[in-house]
Amino acid sequence: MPELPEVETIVRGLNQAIVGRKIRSIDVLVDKLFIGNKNKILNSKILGVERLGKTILIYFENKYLLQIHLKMTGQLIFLENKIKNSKLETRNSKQKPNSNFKIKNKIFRISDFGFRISTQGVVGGHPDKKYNQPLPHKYTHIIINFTDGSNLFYNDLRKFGWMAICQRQIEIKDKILNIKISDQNLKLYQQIIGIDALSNKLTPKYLTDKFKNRKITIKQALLDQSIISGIGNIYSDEILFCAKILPYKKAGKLNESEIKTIIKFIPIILNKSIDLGGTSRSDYIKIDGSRGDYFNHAFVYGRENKKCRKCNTKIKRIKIGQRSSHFCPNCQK
DNA sequence: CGTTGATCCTGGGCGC
DNA sequence: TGCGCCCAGGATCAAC
Repeated sequence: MPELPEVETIVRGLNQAIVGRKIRSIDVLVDKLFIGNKNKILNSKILGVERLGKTILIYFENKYLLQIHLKMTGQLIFLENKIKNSKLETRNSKQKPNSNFKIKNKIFRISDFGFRISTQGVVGGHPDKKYNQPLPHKYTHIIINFTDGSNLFYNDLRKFGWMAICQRQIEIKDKILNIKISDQNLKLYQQIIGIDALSNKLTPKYLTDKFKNRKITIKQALLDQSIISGIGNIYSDEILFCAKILPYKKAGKLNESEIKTIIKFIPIILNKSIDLGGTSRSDYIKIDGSRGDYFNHAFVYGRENKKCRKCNTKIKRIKIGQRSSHFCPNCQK
């Protein structure tokens, strides 16, 4: 679901919300989504939260870290201890603190969470019915319980996302991240991650080199996280629109000027979206439940058959690889 | 090695 | 309120 601006928005929210806290316990309701030994990070102070491409890294004082990838439909929702918030308490007053409820065969007591938390109590909640219900709910797969009674809920409709406990001594070179997952007999878990889309190391020379002789389209190249990390389906369309380049043009055939233009617009588009809190279309919301506003400003993404904001031509949508690609057939060459 | 397509999941929406 | 199909902010993995 989230691309760099959405992940960055979440990371900023987490830095506000969870730094300095300690985790008391973690409820893993769907085993396959949690890799490693969760006990490693219990009762250790959270030092900070970072982003690498679309991956979230939560650092702990004891040298371990929690890596999170939200994939398509992952959500992180942070909620303070409800006891402190009388409005939420009142809103859910129908539920008695001692009553039980069941999520995926696991029994919880209302009192485990003070009261069950309604997302309606959080900045308007989610417009989609399936999410607009008390937490934890059907799509909650992991619950992180902090020592002070606050909770971080991981929801994921499609269950593509994951969390992993990692050792701290990760070597972060320019583009390669070697992570040892402590739990699986130090099995080497290697992720190849390209230069971050907002890094100043992203230069025309680097891209020219990466695109050389490649037969894939520029759309696919922008989606390749081993070249640039952080760009996904929305922003690749938006960047190519601004750069006036057709998405199906071969990456290897771009000239120097086109590559420079792409590099120029990457931070412009991504930072604009970060300023707007990202793109909330169906699933993504911020950690307080509120929505990002970039979609209302999109040039082409999700605007098939609508008029181009610059020339009024109908926006087209085609398939490239297995992804939808939106573009203006007049503006983009 | 580079490229393509199937695959992990669940739900919404559309046509019939 | 059925069935079949396509669609969805992602990214592996097998097969050519």
